[in-house]
This record gives sequence, structure tokens and C-alpha cells, in this order.
Amino acid sequence: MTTTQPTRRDGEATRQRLLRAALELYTTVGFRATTTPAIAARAGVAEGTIYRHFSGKEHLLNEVYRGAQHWGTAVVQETGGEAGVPGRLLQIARRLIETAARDAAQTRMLLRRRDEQHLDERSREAEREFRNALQGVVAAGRSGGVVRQGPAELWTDVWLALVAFIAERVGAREWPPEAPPVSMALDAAWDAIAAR
Amino acid sequence: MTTTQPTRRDGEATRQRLLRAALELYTTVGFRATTTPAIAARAGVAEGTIYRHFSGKEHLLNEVYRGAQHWGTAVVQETGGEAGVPGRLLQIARRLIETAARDAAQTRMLLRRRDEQHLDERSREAEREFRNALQGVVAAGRSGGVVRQGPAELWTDVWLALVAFIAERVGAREWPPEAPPVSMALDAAWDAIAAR
Amino acid sequence: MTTTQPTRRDGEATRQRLLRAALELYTTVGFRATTTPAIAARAGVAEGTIYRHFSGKEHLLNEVYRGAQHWGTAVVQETGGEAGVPGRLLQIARRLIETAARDAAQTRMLLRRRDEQHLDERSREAEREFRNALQGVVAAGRSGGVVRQGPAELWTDVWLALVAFIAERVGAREWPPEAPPVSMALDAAWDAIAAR
Amino acid sequence: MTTTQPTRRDGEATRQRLLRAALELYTTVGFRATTTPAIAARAGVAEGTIYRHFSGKEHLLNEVYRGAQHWGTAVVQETGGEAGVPGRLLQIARRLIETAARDAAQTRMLLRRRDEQHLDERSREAEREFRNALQGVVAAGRSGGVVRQGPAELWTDVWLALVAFIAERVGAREWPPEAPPVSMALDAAWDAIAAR
DNA sequence: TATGAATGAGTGTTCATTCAT
DNA sequence: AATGAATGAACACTCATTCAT
Repeated sequence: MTTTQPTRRDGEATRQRLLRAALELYTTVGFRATTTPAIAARAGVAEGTIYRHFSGKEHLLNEVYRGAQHWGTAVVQETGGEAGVPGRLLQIARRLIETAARDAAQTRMLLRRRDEQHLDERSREAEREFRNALQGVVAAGRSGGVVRQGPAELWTDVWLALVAFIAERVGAREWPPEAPPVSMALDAAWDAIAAR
Repeated sequence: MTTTQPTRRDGEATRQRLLRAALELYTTVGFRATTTPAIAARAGVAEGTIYRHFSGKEHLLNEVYRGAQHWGTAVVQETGGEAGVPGRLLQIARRLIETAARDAAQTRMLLRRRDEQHLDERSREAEREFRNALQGVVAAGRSGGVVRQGPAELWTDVWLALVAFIAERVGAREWPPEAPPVSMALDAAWDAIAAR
Repeated sequence: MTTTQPTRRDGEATRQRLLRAALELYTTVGFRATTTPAIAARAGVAEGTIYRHFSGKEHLLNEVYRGAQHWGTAVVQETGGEAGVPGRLLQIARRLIETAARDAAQTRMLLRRRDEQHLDERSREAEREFRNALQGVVAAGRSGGVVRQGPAELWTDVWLALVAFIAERVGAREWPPEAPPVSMALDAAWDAIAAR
Repeated sequence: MTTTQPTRRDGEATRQRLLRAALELYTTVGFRATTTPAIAARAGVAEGTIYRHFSGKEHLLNEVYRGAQHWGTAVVQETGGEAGVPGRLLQIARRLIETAARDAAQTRMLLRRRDEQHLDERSREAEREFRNALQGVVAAGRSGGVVRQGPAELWTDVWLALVAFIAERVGAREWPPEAPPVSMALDAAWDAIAAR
């Protein structure tokens, strides 16, 4: 038996539970409707405990948001290898969609476009990193002539809008992650930005 | 006598001002953050006056939402004529985008996908009407072989996701309605659903 | 029967009750310990009602404070006539002490030196007006040679410190307003600042 | 062996730091506004540590208060010698004012008249001791005919009210301890209670 | 029809105190 | 003796809704 650290009352677990509770609430009802009583109840702690780990509701939102953006950035960075740009985008989309099937909240948090007024500078920076990582892939496609002419930023956003749409459906359990509409919509996403 | 009833202190104007104020607030800050004090202040009436015209905040939201959906349905129905399906979709998109340039709120309200928990059955019905009207166009394209194989519903949603993306940019004044990115993205929207 | 105004629900009465409740609490337990539930309970209204009349606890404090300072200024201005400076100061002190006997809160609020961090600029200005009015009397005494040499401001503060001490005792019902200690202490207050 | 006990991890230092931190906070922001997080932070210990040394916030306040009163009593007792009553009072006042210049908190705590609701019986007793010690000096003056007729208690309070006023100014660094207003006000304090 | 004072449930946050370590 | 995570009651304040005018 490898005991898990001499335990020291472990406030880290509480922190994680709070982050998870907030993530789930934010992505289902939005920031305003996510109340501190609800977060605490879902995390199974007292309301005051939130403030031992975060300076406030907004701080908690930002931590959660940042986590999702970092994860998204990692997803982009981990793909690649021998695949060409279309294949790499497909890998990324598949990873996001698979995750959405298991954990709708995380993907939703990554792709959502809401409550931006409550995000701080570091969060926006994390978002930019994710976008830039993805845009790097698209720009490579543009250079290679497989992506349409025009700003890579535009095609990144177009492609992402469609992937977000698919992930939302999968996250909502309307589509299984391997169902035909997913593949069809992924084809459409590529065709939207592919050079003709 | 065709005059609008003379004696009635014409609360209709008040009603319209409330609808407009609510529309603008909903589309910028969301349902929860749209408070009755804010609606009343923006409409220039007392808070209690809201309840002369609507049974509550939720009722007001639904009226506003329904108005936008009906307008969207009308936009779809008014297009057509001799144009083929691609041309007709383009007409529709252009109408929505032009409106977004002049009045971001209306288009945003039509295309937004949020706060659905607060919508009543009639509102959902109005939304379905709009979707169906548009889907009729797309389905015609499918029958005509110009739209991809697969469910018309799917291609309607895909196309709409991209038009919503464009309208949002235009409504936020990031793109003028006639700027190149608009046309490019509209092309992409069509290519996403066009038969190859 | 002279009816008191067509009544129009009269929110002014509520405002006055809130001011009075706050005055009494502030002068007995201090600003921090004066809670909004306590103010509302003492005024016989709901807690939310406070915010219909004042922007917050701090605003309410300032209104109350200003009221006391204005009253103090009026007391100084209403005295005078044929009496010399010593007589005039005595008149002022007597008015303050009589009021303290009937209404300890008002005099306490006028003379208290606490919670200054919560006072706004207008309140400080009102305080300065009171001090200046009183200082005018003391300065006249200095010019007339009946008050000690040295800054009139200093002798104003010294005199006021002792009057505050007396008013506090009277307000606390430890001394009746006409009891010997009051007169003796008033003599002492004058002797403290009188030219020898 | 005169060494301070060697093994004990000397929590006495912690206790002193807590007393000092509390003293400084109480005298600047008051009892209610002095929070346990603030006390702990200023003392450089964890919040829970407070409860190793004191049963609660109120206990801590009382210890601090008692310390100040005992110090005040000692100041009174250490003066005297060949000086007459006026000289002795002046010595006392000077000691208090000098201390205020170096350590505003201690003198403020001795002379403050606030938060009495939180003081326990022993604290009130300590306060009475200080007052009595001082009153002994004043009573001696009365017997000797140099202090006014009337209760010694009254003249003690009058004199102390003015010394508190001076000490406050000095503690607030508005007056240097040797500046002319200090001497003038000290003269006034004596004249207030001196037999004519 | 319109008002706006009043309400009370609910919000985010603070803090004195406890307790396992 | 010391820590600091956890608690829950209390706080200042907001807001959707009601109702007398």
C-alpha cells in the first residue's frame, strides 16, 4: 500500500471539488445564474469555504476558464506528427468531441463565447494562446495551399464555430461521438475552409 | 374612422419602449443580468409599469424573443422569387447581416442560443417556425442536388452557425457589412453545405 | 380638521424614521456595530426599504451626521443678542445640554469624534461650518480680551471637549441638566479658556 | 539560575505580539473593525493561534485594555516626590504625552472612552484603579486648597478630558510633544480645575 | 395607465471560532 | 504551541414583484 501523502487535511481536494462544481454550473446555467450557495452545495462544502480557496466568484470563474484554455492548447500541441494539416485538424476536432462525450463541461468551457466581461487579463491571454496554437495549424494549411486564401484567423474562427456546434450536440447527448452527423459536420467544417 | 383609438392614453408606445429596452439589454448582458430596474430606466418608465404590460420579466423576454423569431421567419418568406437556392440563402444572409449592422440586437436575439430555460412553449414554437422556414429552403436545395446529402436539418444548423458568427462580428462593428471577410465567410458557409 | 396633505403614501415619514433609528444606533453602538437589520427593525420597515431612501449605510450615516452639524450651527447662530462672549458661550452650552437631556443622540452626534473615515466631503464641510461658527464666538472673545491669548481654534476645541464631556453625562442621565456638577463644569470650561 | 526558562518554545513572545497587534488595531479602527484575520496577520501568526493564548477576541481586548490601565496607574504612582499637586499633575500629563508621541496606541487605550460594552469586570476594576490613583492626587489638591471646591471625581474627569484631547493631538502627530499648544492646553487644564 | 414605496427572498462576502493535524 | 482548512451565522446590498394611490 502506497499511502497517498501523510494527508495533512488536504485542502487541495476541496479546491478541486470547487473548481469542478463551478465548471459544471457555469457551463450549464451561465456565470450570473451560478450562485455561491449552488457551487458550495455541489462541492459538498460550506459557502464560506469558497473564499478560503478563491478570492471570489469571479476568481473561481477565471481559474476554471484558464484550465479549459490550457487544456485546449495542450490538445492542439499534442497533435501532429506525420499527418497533414487536414488530418491534424481532424485529430484535434476528434479529441475535443471525444472529451465532450465524456465531459461536456470542459469542452463547453473551452469553446464558449460568453461572460467575457468577467474574464481577467490572464484568462484572455490563455484564450489567445489556444486560438494562436490552432491558428498556427490553419496558417500552415494556408501556406501549403490546402486552406482557402484569406486571413488564417478568419478560417480558424469559422472552423471553430462548426466544431463548437458539433461538440455542443455531442455534449448534450444529442449525437453519439461516432454517429454519422458528427463525421458529416466535420467534413463540412473542413470544406468551409478548404481551398477549392 | 381609421384613426387609432383616440381616448386611450396609448400605452402601446410604452409597451414598445419596454420591448425595445428589454431586447437591447438581453442581447448585451443576458437574461439574468437584465434587471427590471434597468429595463424600466432604459424605457423611461417606472418599475411598476412593466407589470401593466407583462406578467413578469420572463413574459417580457418571451415576447421579445418571439418578435425576433417572427421577424426571422418573415425574412425567409420574403426572399425567393426567381433566385435559385444558393441565391436565396445569400439573400437571407444578407438581410440578416444588414440588419445586424443597423440593429445588432434584433439579429442577435434571432440567432442566439442561450437562456432557453426561460422560453415558453409558444416561443419554442416560433423558433421552430423560423428554423423550418429556413430548412425548407435548404431541403429544396437538397432535392435539387445543390446541397450535400444528409439531413436538411443538419445543413440548416451548420449554415446558420456560420451566419450567426458573421452577424455577430458585424453587429459588434468588427466588420462593416460589406467588408471582404463577410463575403468570404458567406462563401464558406455555402461551401460547408454545398454538394461537391 | 386640517387634513395633513392628501397623503400620497408619504415616503418622507419612512425616511425620517430611518434617520432617527440610525441616529440612535450610531450614537450608542457606533457605525460598525450599527447593522442594517437593526436599523430596519428599529424603524419598523423591511431591510430593503433602507435602499429606497439611501444609497447605503454610509450615505445614511452622512445624512444623520450632517443633520446634527447643521443643527449645531443653527444653535450657535441663534444665540447672541446683547450677551457678551462668556454669556453667549454659556447660552450655547446650555442649549446643547438641554437637548442632551431630552435627546441624547442628537448632541452626541454633534460632538462625537469617531468613525471619521466614513464621512464624506459634504459632512466634513458641515462639521467645519459648526466649528467655524463656534470659533467665531471664541475669536470675538479673544479680540475683546476675555479669552486667553493663543489660537482661537485651540480654545474652541478645549471648550468643546469639556462641553462634550458634560453633555455626555447629561445624555447618559448621570446628571440632570440643572444639577450642580453641570454648572461647576461649565464654569471650569470657561475658566479653561478665559484670560486671567 | 537567572536564565529565562530554556525548554519552553516561548509562546510568550507570540502572546506579546498578539497583544501589541491588537492594541494597535483597536486604537486605530475600533473594536468591531479589528478582525481576527487582521490581528493574526499583523502579529505574523496563524489565525488559530490567537485561541492558544486568549479565549477570544473579547478576552484579548480586555487584556490589552487592562495593560494600558495598569500602565496608567503606574505612571500616577511613580510621580510625586517633592512636587506639589499642580507639579505632580503636570508630571503625569507630561509622561502621558511623551508616551503618546512615541506610542500613540498605549495612551489612546488608556484614555479612550469606547467599546465599554466589551469590557469585563476586571477591566473596569483596572480602570477604576487608575481613576482612583489620579483622583487621589486631585483630592490632595482639593484638601490643600489649590483645587476648586466640589467633588474631586469631577475635577479628575475634567482634567483628564483635556489631557486626553492633548494626547490625541500629539499621538496623531498634529502637535509635537513640546510644541506651544501643548503647554498652553496644559495650562488650561490646570486652570479648569484650579481654585480661583 | 402609470407610479414608486415597500417588501422579503436571495446574493456575494466576511469573520469569529473550532478542530484535525 | 502552532497551523490553517472548514464552518455557519451574520452582513450589506439587489431585485422581481405587489399594491395603494
